[in-house]
Formats: sequence, C-alpha cells, structure tokens
Amino acid sequence: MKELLRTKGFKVTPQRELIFRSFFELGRHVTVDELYQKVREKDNSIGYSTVWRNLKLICRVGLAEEVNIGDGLTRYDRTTAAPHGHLFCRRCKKLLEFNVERIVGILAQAARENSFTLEGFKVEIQGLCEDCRRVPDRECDQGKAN
Amino acid sequence: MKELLRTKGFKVTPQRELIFRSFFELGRHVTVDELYQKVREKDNSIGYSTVWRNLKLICRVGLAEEVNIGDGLTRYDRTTAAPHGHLFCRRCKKLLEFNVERIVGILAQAARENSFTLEGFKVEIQGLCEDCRRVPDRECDQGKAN
DNA sequence: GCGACAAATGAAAACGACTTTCATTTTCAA
DNA sequence: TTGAAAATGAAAGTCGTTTTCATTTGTCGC
Repeated sequence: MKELLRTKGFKVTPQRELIFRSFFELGRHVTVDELYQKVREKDNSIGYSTVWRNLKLICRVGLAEEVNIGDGLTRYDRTTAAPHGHLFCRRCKKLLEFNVERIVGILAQAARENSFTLEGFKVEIQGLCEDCRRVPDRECDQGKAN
Repeated sequence: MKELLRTKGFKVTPQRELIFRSFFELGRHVTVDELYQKVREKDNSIGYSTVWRNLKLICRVGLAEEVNIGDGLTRYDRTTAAPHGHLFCRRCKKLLEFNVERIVGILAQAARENSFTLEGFKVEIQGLCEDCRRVPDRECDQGKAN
C-alpha cells in the first residue's frame, strides 16, 4: 500500500494512511461525509478537503471508483474483481448490488455496433427495496416544479 | 397539449407554451441551459427559473424524464416508447442510444431475486465515440486530487 | 543526518448547478 | 367580471464539490 503510493510518486503521510485505512474499514458505497466522519473519530484535526482529496487519490490509483446515482451525492466504491449493477432504493437510498455477468456481453456488443470504445458501464435499477415497498407513498417523488 | 395541462390543473401561459414547444424542437438529452438559450432566442424576457420549472413540469406530466450521467449536468429526454441505454463519450460528452430489449428481462429478474420493486432502470456505457477514439489522450481524466 | 523542494495539509473561499423565495402578474372557473 | 390560485422573473439561497493559499511535512540526493 505504502509502496503503491510511493512508486506512483505520492507521499505517505499519517493523514493519508488513516484515510486510506478508514476507507477500507467502511462498507461499500461510501460518501465523502461518511468517510470524513469516520476519520474524524480517530483524528479530529483532519480537514474535509484532505479527506476529499485522498478519496480522489484512492480512485486515481485504481483502488476505488466513483458511483453516481442521480441523487446528487457521489459515492466511492472500492473496485472489486466482479463488475456489478446497483439496485437503488429511492425511499431509503439503500444501495444493493446484483450480478451483471449476463449483461456485459450485450453491452460489449452494443458498443461494437456503435463504433464505441467501451471503457466502463453502469447498470442501475431504481425502485423500492423490500423494506420500503410495504410503506405507501406519501407524496409525489418527481420534481415538484415549485 | 394545452388540454393535457389544463386537465391536470396547470395553467397555460405564453411562456409555458414557448418553453414546451422549444423543448420538443430541440433534439434529445437537453440541458436546462440549452433550453434556456433556445427559448431566449424567441423571447429574451423569460427567466431561467421559469424554464427550469417548466422543464420539471414536462417531466411531471410524463413527457420527459431526467437523465443523469455522472458529469454533474441533468439532461432531459423526451419519453419514448422504447426504453434505451446510453453511450456516453467522456471526451466530447456526446450521448448515443442503444437498444436494451435483451437487457430488460435480466433486470426484471434481478429485481425479483432481490425483492425489489423495479420502477425504472439505467444502462449506460462510458467510453469514446468513433470520432474521439482516434485522438489520443492528452492527460489523465480521473480526478486530479489537486 | 541535512537541506531543498515538491507535495500534502487545513481553513476558508469559490464554484456551479440546482432550487426556493417573494413581490408582482396572469390565468381561468364561477 | 373578478377573486383565488398559479405562474413568472429576479435575486438570493442551498449544497456538494473543488480550488486557493499560506504553512507544514515527506522524500531524495548529498
């Protein structure tokens, strides 16, 4: 880990170590704020921007990637061997994962057919999770147009 | 169109008519600013918030839906009969579409297996389009971590 | 070990898309 | 026609993200 950083020309600071460690201690789909909170528990002198920059760095060295659902919050997900899709509950914002093995081939073909160089993909299902599907909607969840 | 609005309890104003008309004159995947520009060409007294609110309204009445790629800009795409996926070129930001017929079944099953109520989905391929794939990268395109 | 110097840090400010507020104007059903 | 409800436009507010800048800290060559 330290080596990975140093070989790529990044320095290893105590803050950086703590941030990296904390990131991997947390579960999947971490937001900047979640990580910031976690890091703060151990060292409350670390600044938000340092956490943010290091989260970006974690992505830069390939250990995580940004996940962007449409809710205005960027999440960071450590890269796994297996690609996966997301099930996003619009009520509780929970994020589940599902297997996309059967889909990747189709995507690769779609890219080919469009003369497109496939670099990545995103497959997302929006809806209600098991817990939330029971509770009826209180109000419209589309934009409110004021 | 006017009827659709009035039956749903919305009023028909000149601004609203112009905005709706302009939206459908534009191509697919329209941003607020693009629509705002377009509308301004015809009536430069219309405010940004009016355009924005009406774009939301267009979604609300089911004539369009928001498309959210990870680039921080919401696009509005008029609803089509056929669901489709997006090919997003990270270089020129172009947005192409592809058929997802073969994928929807898989998604429905994934939802079922996770006790998830499927309300919508998003399938996106990121990469380089035909035009951009030829040009080599100038620089890293991941976060810059300052 | 000792500098030098590039990189990292933290606080604060800047950014930018989106959303709301509020005073005023307009629509439209009765 | 008229009054209640909705729409408008300008301006300000929100909020996550990103940058700035002065200062501190690793790292590499000696």
